[in-house]
Amino acid sequence: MFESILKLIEEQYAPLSKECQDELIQQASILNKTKGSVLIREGQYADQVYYIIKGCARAYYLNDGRDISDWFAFENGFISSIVSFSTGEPSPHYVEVLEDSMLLELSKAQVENLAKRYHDFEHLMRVILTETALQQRTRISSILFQKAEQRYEKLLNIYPDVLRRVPLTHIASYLGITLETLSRIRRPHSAL
Amino acid sequence: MFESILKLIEEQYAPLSKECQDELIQQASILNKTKGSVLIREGQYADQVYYIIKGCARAYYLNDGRDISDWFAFENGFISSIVSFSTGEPSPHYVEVLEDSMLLELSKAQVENLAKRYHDFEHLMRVILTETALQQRTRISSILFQKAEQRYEKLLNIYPDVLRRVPLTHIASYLGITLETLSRIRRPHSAL
DNA sequence: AACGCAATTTGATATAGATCAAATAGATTG
DNA sequence: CAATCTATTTGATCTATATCAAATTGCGTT
Repeated sequence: MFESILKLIEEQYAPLSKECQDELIQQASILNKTKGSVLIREGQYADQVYYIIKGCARAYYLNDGRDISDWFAFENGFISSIVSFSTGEPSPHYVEVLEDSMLLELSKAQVENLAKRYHDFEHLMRVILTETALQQRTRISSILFQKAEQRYEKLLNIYPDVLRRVPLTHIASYLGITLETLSRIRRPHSAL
Repeated sequence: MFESILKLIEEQYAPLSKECQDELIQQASILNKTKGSVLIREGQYADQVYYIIKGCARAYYLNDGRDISDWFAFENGFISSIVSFSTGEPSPHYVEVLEDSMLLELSKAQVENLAKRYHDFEHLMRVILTETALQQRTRISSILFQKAEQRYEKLLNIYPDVLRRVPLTHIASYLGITLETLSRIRRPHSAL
């Protein structure tokens, strides 16, 4: 089981030496969480990062009392409160599991320890952050220049099963539109 | 001179071992560029990253023919075509110098070579990317939820001298608003 | 299958900021 | 210092999407 996880990580991100793999396995906890479980709450010093073995999760924050999804993670993806994890500040995010899920959990101390001791783990971190930065760039220009409908369609291309796994409200707030607008977008899809 | 640069990098980002410092100095080129010089053009395989010793630069792309600023870098900051540098794809960005500037240039090959040979350089890369990701996160929620005026004021807080160094058009496109809107925002600033 | 709650859709109206066009102010140059 | 060019401001109008409110659909429970 660990083998297959490590293989997926290697394929998607970067390879790890045998020793590093062993230590990673030894350090990480495996969590099983039921749909709706909250992994991180706003205000917490949230120094965990999660790797999704099975299931999915989202990070969200409250803006003016409204629930705004900021990040989704599916199988073979990572999720954390990036702010709290990186800076040690209290988390502006909640992180919750959207399906019954199986996760790997590492604390910041464990991550930093692995990164310090294993050059290839440090590299893995860099690769993950590079991907994050690239994805955010795309999201910025998408929000600035694409219409709600184009953003929605693009999301469906990238995550074809997102509709089956994530409620529309969360998709809407991630896209930066209201639920009502998303609803209006979806209807005329097949019109004509 | 190199000492002071390395000290600044260490203070802002992460320390480097003596050997790594030596090699970095040996590998990097020092460029002097006059205001308006283009470092990277759209479509190029742009595998350079620049550290700003003195001056400033911006990365921008064309959206529907319009010049959109995507990133500014000032003294002690880094700039590249993050997409091309990270993925090897042709650059969607131009990178240009906004003032007469002195820069350190490293190619991707040099960066990867240093990162491979020096654990602490790999760590430095991670730190830079973490900062980038955090900054982009802030920008996303800023674009989604703050009014043009709030975004403008926030930018002035972070870069108090940005107005003296960067033309308003570029500030406007970075904020995701038109030049006209920026102009309207600026005027009533002192109006009771 | 009817009940109750949550998710989604529909409708009417309001608004920040875009767009296009023109005027003005500031710089730069011969 | 007039001439030209560029940056900025001002004005009038338009539009995508928000907001608020209400109707409807879908679903999990008994």
